[in-house]
Amino acid sequence: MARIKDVALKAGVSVGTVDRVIHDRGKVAKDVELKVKEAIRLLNYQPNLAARSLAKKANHKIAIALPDHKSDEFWADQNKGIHRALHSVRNFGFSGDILKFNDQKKGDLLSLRVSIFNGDYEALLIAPTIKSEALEMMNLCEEKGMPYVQINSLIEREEDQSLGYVGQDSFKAGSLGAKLLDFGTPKDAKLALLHMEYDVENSTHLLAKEAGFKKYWTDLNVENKAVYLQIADVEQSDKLKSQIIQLLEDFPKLNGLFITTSRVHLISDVLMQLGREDIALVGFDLVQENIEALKKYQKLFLINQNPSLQGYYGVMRIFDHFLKNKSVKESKYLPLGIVTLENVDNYLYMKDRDNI
Amino acid sequence: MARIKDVALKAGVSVGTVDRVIHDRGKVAKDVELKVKEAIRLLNYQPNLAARSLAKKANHKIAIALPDHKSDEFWADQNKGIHRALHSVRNFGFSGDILKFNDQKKGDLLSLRVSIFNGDYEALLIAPTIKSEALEMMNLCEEKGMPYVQINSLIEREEDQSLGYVGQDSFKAGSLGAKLLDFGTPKDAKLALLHMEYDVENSTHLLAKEAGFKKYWTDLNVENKAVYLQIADVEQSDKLKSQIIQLLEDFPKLNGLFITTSRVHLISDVLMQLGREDIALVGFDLVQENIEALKKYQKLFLINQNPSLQGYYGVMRIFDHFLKNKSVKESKYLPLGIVTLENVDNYLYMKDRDNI
DNA sequence: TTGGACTTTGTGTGCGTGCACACAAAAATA
DNA sequence: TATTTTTGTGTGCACGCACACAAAGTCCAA
Repeated sequence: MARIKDVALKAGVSVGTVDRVIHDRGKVAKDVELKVKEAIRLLNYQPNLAARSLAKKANHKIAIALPDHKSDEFWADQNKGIHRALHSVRNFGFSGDILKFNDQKKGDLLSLRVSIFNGDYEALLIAPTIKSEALEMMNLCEEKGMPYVQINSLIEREEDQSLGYVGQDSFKAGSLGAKLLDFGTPKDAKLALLHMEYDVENSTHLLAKEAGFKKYWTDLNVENKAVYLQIADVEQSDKLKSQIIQLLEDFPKLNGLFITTSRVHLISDVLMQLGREDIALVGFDLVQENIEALKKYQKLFLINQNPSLQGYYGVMRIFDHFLKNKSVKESKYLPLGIVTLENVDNYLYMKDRDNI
Repeated sequence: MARIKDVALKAGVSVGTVDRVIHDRGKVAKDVELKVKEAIRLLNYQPNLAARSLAKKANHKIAIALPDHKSDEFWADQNKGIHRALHSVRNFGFSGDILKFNDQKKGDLLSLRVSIFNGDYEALLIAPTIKSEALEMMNLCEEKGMPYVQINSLIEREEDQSLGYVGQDSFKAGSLGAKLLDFGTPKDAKLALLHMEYDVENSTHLLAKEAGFKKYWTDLNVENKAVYLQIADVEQSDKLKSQIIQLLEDFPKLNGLFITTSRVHLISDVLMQLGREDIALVGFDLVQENIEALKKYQKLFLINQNPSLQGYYGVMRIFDHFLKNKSVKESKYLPLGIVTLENVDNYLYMKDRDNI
């Protein structure tokens, strides 16, 4: 492994000069610079990250803005991934603080701006679930020259400081749900898509899932395959039940349900009560209730959005930016895992483990 | 972050003594040792891996025994994962050589013993596809005190030097295939399981998959659901075609096929020729031909065994063993990904990327 | 009381890099 | 020509740790 010293020897200069070339600090004669770069190429010099992180005593602090509730377990998993990542870059002089906000409460994300821009932090990892507030936050980052990574939901914008997006592709998740239900129901079956959430309009996720779901059928030139519903009062089980009964009455051929949130377990419970376990179900996220549902309801598939990896890779992008001087701007869409009783164990195992 | 120096100060000893306690080098008075350990606990001292790897100039060399053909692309992916891992531990004084063997040729794995035990290598990463020879190799490791990790296929044994197994759970993969076909076919449909491989007897994978497949049905108390076949001459397409035609004639209600290898694309081709795209297919591995097949054949699902992660985590176990002094013995079963046209892109993306 | 053998403890050096600083040479200005 | 400014280059230290080696302490027999 070539070291700076070797490069210096080969180029006939001192290590200080090589250092200046590597870090583009200027103050190097043009011809010398070329010589050094040639030596670097010839020796295939790669900086030793261990030595680099040891030498720069800098402690990069990262601010992480994460919702504190919603489907709690989902964000808990994000948390885990973030902590795992922070742990593994700890020795390289990185640390981070998770700043929680209530994404059902207007202005709560924005109120974090004071803490985030108080001068301690050098980068921001943000889950921009509230579009308008997140936008303003990112604008502030641009102003102050603070790099940021978006996780979990993507607000498209091309700016200098952006380090891209890490998360799921909700549109494809919708198509995937359609495919599964198509596969698991008779050709002439009717389907339904249910948004089980209060505020669908402001949830870009859910709308993208619906769009992807629709796209699947238009691509196949199938019309009127599904009905689209929103169910708001998810906590009131009797109300939910009567809505489902109504739905089944209205559409006798209904044989598959796509639930765009993690509440699919509520539906599987109702269907079991009604003795309608012939209906295929597809929902999202490996939350505890859904895992229980997998054990009880045969025709259930969950789509895993990999929350813990989102957090993990999000932090890693910031690490790469600062320590490897490698800045990625493109989106990273994590694999949409299809999970059912037979493979859920492996997913749960991975959720809780280190990278070994 | 507490350093050795801080621990030494707190315990009222020198850094040398702390070092001896940390590495259990002996030559420390009992009461002093306890004092130091208490200080470590109080300060929550964690060694700085960057500094550690810099200080020990040791270059740990890893031997990696990998088959050179079989479904080539499968091992190519393993290769990628191994290289990615080696790259990321490069700066910590780790390097490795991939030693290929022909697992269709008796004695070829064993012939690697000379290179592997020539004294250069400190650990072995092995894909024990040939049971008897791999066993002997691992016995040699035990004798010489060389730690080893098994990937891709597991030969159960409890020994000192073992650092466990990283790979798929073939039994569960079989159950998963059954579940998918159950979901995608009518209740009274007949299924078939096809081994498309010459030497099924010696392929522990395939047998485990078959067992898992069967288990699914016995758990549901369903009898005679499937027929079990081996197709040897997979390269002769006309012969294959006639076998499929025969199969469809023998079992008119046949509506789903489970192929235990990566050759499912051959079957989808035949079925398209026969105009029988109503038949559900489940096969293995994201090899190029299968990915093409996904685009053409609607009712096809692939089970991904994560070859590149197997290699990656395999190397990481060795890294953790030497640098973190953390030795894991338990098996790590990677998630069995269900892949179809709608989510294949994400899987392919991950296959080729770094961890950012 | 001294010397030797052994045990326990402390000190110093180097790993590869980043960065501050010293210094020399060249260029600009007085 | 003398002085200042700019540009280019080299040197030395620190980062936290492992490890070799030196030093100090302990014990006991002569």
